Amino acid sequence: MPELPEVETIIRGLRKNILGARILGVEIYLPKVVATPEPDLFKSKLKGKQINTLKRRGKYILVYLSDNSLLAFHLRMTGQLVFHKPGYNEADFPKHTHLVFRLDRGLLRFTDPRQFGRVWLVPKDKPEWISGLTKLGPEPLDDTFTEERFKDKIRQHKQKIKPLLLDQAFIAGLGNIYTDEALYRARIHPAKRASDLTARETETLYRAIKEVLSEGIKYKGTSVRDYVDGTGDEGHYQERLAVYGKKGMACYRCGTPISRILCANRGTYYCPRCQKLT
DNA sequence: AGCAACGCCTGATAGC
DNA sequence: TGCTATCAGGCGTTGC
Repeated sequence: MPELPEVETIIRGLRKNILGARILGVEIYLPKVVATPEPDLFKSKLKGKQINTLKRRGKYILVYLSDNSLLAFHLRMTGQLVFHKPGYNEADFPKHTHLVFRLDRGLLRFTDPRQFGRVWLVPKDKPEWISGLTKLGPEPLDDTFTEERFKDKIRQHKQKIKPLLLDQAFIAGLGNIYTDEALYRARIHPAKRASDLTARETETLYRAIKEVLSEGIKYKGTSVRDYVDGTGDEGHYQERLAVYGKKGMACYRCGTPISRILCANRGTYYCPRCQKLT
C-alpha cells in the first residue's frame, strides 16, 4: 500500500524518466478510474502536453503539465504507476492495467487490481477539484511540521492516537504500516487517547514519525503486497519492519510476541509489553 | 460534531 | 483437491 515513502520513491523514479516528456496519447481501459473530467475530454486535453514537474503531497502524485493543468494520481491500496522504455512488450502488461499514457520516450501505465485508485485532470489553480487534496494536514518531513505544532494539535484530540495519525487532515501521508511502526518505536499503545499522551511521549512520537518515514524512503518503500516503484522495482523496507505483519514473532526489544488487534477497525500490530495502555 | 460502520474491489489465504 | 468464506485497507459516504 503506497504510503508517503512509497509515493516519494515513485515520483523520484519517474522524474528521471518522464520529466520533459510529451504525451502523445492516452488509452483508457477502465473509465471509472478517471475521476474527472469525462474520459474523452481527459484524453483530448492530455494529448500533446509536456510533463513539467512531478511532486508529492501526502499520498498524491502530482504531475504538472505545460498548459498549466495538473494530472493527479492516488494509488490507494494496490495502484501502480510504472514507466516503460520504448520496446517494452505490451503483451507483458499486468492484468488490471486501466490507463496507458503514450509518451515520446516510452509509456506510463496505471495498474490497479482493486480499482480503488483514481486519477484527476484539473486546472492547476483548481486543486480543490481533486478529492481530499486540499484538506490534507502538514507534510511530516517538512520544516513547517514542527514539534510545537504537533504537540499543540495532539493535545486537542481525545481520539485514539492511531486513527488520529491515519487521519490525512491531521497529518498527511501516514498509512497503516508506518503508523504501527512509529507507535512501536515511540512505545505508545495504538488505542491510547491522544490527549492522554505525556509531553515526553509526544516528543518521541514526533521523532519516530520522521524517522520511520525517512527510513522508508531510504529503503525505497515497503513491498508487502503490490507495491512497486515508478520503474517497477520492489522496495526493501519490509525487511526492516519491527511490528507490521509480525504477529506472534518476538519483539526485538523485549522478546514478547507481537500482538494483532483491531483498532478503529484496522489490523494493528504492537508489542503488548513495550506499548502499554496505562 | 464526532466517531463507527459500510461500500468499493480482487487476490491471497484459511478452512472444510 | 477444490470449493467457499474471510481478510487485506484508504477513503468517501452514510448512519447513529
